[in-house]
Amino acid sequence: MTKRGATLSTSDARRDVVVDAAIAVFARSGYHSTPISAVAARADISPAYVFKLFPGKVSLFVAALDRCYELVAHALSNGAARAENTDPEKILYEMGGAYAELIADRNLLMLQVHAQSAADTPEIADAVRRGLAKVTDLARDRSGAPDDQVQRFIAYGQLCHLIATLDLDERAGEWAAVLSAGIRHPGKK
Amino acid sequence: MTKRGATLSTSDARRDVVVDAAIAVFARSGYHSTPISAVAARADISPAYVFKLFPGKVSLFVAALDRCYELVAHALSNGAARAENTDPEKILYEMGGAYAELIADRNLLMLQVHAQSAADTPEIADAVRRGLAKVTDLARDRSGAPDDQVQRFIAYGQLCHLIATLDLDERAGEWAAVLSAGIRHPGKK
DNA sequence: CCATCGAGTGATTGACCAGTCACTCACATC
DNA sequence: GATGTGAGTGACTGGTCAATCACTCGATGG
Repeated sequence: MTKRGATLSTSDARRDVVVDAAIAVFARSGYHSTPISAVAARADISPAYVFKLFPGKVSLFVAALDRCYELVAHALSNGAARAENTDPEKILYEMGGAYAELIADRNLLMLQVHAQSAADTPEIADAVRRGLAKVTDLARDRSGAPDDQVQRFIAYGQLCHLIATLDLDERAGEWAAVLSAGIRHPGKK
Repeated sequence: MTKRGATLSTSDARRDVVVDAAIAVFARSGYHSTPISAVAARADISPAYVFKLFPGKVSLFVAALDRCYELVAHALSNGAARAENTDPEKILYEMGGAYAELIADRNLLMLQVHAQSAADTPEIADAVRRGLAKVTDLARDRSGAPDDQVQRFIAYGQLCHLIATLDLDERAGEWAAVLSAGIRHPGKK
């Protein structure tokens, strides 16, 4: 039964809302331990209707992931545009800064971590490769940097994910400082 | 009922066997989507007995993770010993080579990836930090390299995990080559 | 030969969850 | 004001899984 007094919307608009909810919820608890009902609750929707909007759990996760990489690519593009000169190193630096800003709320970052772990599901692995290809190509083409610098850029991105996942930047200890040094991580949440 | 003709072993020996099984099985399907029964089957044990050996699923996973980092630390140590001279860069290089050999079967690598994703469980996050601390300290102390080189060492380790998870080294495409270039990844399986 | 203790299991329980289906309700148009 | 269509839901199902418990069996020592 439709909630009394609720105004109906189009299913396309609803789909967008659900994808946003999915990003937030999957980011917190990962793919396998997040029930569809949690996404539904966040989107203020019944669990059953989620299955009307998406054919299954996997495709919802993939939709969230696609949106995630789209946002990342957009941020990197903005970062590149922000650099004044054409020094590749400088452009990559600006891209890194833009990325750090984007993932300030950690949702997009954690979603990528969870996706990597769930990559034994082929659709998810494909989505990650698709996203990573987009990001890598973007970093290379817009910066004009040589391949090894682009590789380094991605590697330090991965390190950044590790630091954020484990909250290393808020933790005491020589070793944690070694890993976090100079990484432009955002303040938590 | 105990299997007819089976010789009993001590529970400590069994625990070791179960941890080995746990590494293999958790590495394939991750923490949340691996049932205890799968570990039990691999160890040729009843699911019920696993709970006699470990208080719960989490502590079994943590035991597997502890063992994983122990093996990694051991390999790195061997690698460091293998270097003839005392050039820090060269020592780190040997350590990387030793690591690449160790994770040839991908189990220890994937276990780390899954652990990072399951780090919202505090006991698991603690285990990962413990292991990473051990590895970082070892890399720094044994190589004598400056902090930024140690940081780079770990960052490229993370990149290596990403490449292996997504099978990038077997995939066509400019971008995949950019990320995989020069990484000493093992042959699959 | 009997008692004891640790190894190991079968059967069960209680919770949770992906996915389905028949249904109701709001809205637009004629 | 009848009617068709798409938004949205409640109730259910079949399956899975962590955890528990009462039990059996084998070995060891007196």
